[in-house]
Amino acid sequence: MGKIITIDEEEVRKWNLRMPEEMLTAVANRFKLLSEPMRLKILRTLCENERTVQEIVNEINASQANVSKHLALMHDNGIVNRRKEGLKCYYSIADDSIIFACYLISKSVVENLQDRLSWLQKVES
Amino acid sequence: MGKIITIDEEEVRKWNLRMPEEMLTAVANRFKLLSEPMRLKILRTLCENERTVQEIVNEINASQANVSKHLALMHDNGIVNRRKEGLKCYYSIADDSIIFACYLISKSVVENLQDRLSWLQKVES
DNA sequence: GATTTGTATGAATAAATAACTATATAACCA
DNA sequence: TGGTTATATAGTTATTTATTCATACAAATC
Repeated sequence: MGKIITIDEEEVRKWNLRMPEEMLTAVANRFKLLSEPMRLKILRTLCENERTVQEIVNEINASQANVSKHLALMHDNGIVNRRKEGLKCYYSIADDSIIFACYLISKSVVENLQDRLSWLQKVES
Repeated sequence: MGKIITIDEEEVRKWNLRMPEEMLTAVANRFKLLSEPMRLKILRTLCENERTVQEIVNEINASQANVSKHLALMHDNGIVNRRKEGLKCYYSIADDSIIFACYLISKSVVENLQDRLSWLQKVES
């Protein structure tokens, strides 16, 4: 049973307008974490289930050092959890809001593309 | 009357897992736009209403050149609209999903802080 | 203890970019 | 035409950071 989140446009507008300076930089930092394709790739693998570093490395075709660094960064910023079990280290998503944000943004990217496409088709016909 | 958006967790998970490579980089680029405090500051002023460049400059205490560049970048990427009227140039938010994303992320940042605070209080007592 | 395996980290490099200064463009007005 | 105002844009600098290579650490196994 998936949790369902509802967002009210009015509330959003008011909330954003009142956002203090320090909060803005904190939010910007969060977005910066999500602004790297490699990190999104990593997070995508974690969407399904927790993963070890090696599993991620195998799935996304990147170097172990790089994946490890990205994971460390995300862990330091509290968006992934770390669980050690012997030699292996399992990472998982700690903050679902990040997944929602990815969803929202990707939806809007798709819409944007569709708009441009339909505009193109109008022009061509 | 504010539009209300609903998000189903299951759908989000599936959507993200299926996201193709190019979409990931597109989404990352969007997030990069939101990863600069100055741009969030600018977007916050636009939350209320459309604004001219000068109005924004006055509100957020930044140089005209810098604000103009940020606006140009955001316009090129389709997240703000531009409307010229004589000498003045009015900008407005073109993509509401960005505002929603800011809201989601800032909420989670607050929660995160609250968690750490309550943890601190437990440790101290 | 030595070796192997999984993960983290330090140093170096290359690329991206935010901000600044100065200047250009473009619309309006006298 | 000349001048003023609003905005945009080059060129430059300084900073950040993703990646790679090499190595360190740490837990398990022999």
